[in-house]
Amino acid sequence: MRIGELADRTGTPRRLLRYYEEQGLIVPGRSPNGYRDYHEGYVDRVLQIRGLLDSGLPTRVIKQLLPCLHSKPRAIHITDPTPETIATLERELERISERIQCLVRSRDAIADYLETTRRSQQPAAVAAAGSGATARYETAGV
Amino acid sequence: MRIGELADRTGTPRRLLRYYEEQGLIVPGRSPNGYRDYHEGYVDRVLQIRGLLDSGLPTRVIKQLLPCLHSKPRAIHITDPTPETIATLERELERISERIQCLVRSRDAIADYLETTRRSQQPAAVAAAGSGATARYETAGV
DNA sequence: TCAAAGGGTCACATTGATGTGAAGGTCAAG
DNA sequence: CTTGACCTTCACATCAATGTGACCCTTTGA
Repeated sequence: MRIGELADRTGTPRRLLRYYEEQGLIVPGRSPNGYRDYHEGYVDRVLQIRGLLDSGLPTRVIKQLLPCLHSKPRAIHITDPTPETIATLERELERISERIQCLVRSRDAIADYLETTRRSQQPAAVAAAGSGATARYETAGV
Repeated sequence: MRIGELADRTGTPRRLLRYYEEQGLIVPGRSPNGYRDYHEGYVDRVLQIRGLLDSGLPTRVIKQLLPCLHSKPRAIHITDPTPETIATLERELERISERIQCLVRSRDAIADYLETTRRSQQPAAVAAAGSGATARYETAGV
């Protein structure tokens, strides 16, 4: 597919798709006429990149993580990682875990807050008007 | 305490403490001489702010979340939130949950990758040299 | 009393992720 | 053959979070 379709399907401006490529996060092929050519897998890939970017990881780090994030088949890892790569991954694993903890704490605090607020509100009105705006957060599924 | 001590205790440059104040995230008192005066609670507060910033939340959003993140005592919430505030919080709750999911997926993928790599490595050498660099990640505690 | 350490404001620089527009090539449809 | 939609590169602009330095004041200790 060409850049426009990928942009539509991922909700990502073309500009950014080119930027991600410039940063080495994606490496599309080229049609004879010079147009970028993306295969199907880039949809998920781009969504994952955006998710990580939103979560505060810089492109530089995401680039290092990407090889791990695509060993879908438990196959042999093509590029056998160097010890430095492994060390980097371990550091990032730790940092990501910290971020998760921080976000989880905040999520739970917000959820508690909303829950408490909701309780202390007049329950009748809530029952009448609230069912459409009910927050759904699971403490379980993480 | 003054800004220098807070900076030391949180590992945060003074410049940024002033910046967070400028953004309304913290509101220190002032000594008679004009120096900023922080109470003990700001240590945790600043750490939390930094954690959220690292996790990709902009100061604008953090500012809105802070009221929830400090209802330590299940007390009455001083400023009873407006419906708009609640709606904002619910949206943010959702976005934070998405980030968590994204990070958790990545964390697990990296952990798997490391685990697999470690297994496929010559186990003898690993047993000999690896015990000091063992990655510790818990899928449980989240 | 003087120096050093720390505090204050102001302001400009930088970096990473983006927005936006100019100038031009490709291609399908009318 | 022309128009419009899509693509290309290049380049400058923006925004938030930071770095950094200038310049001056306050406190403390030798």
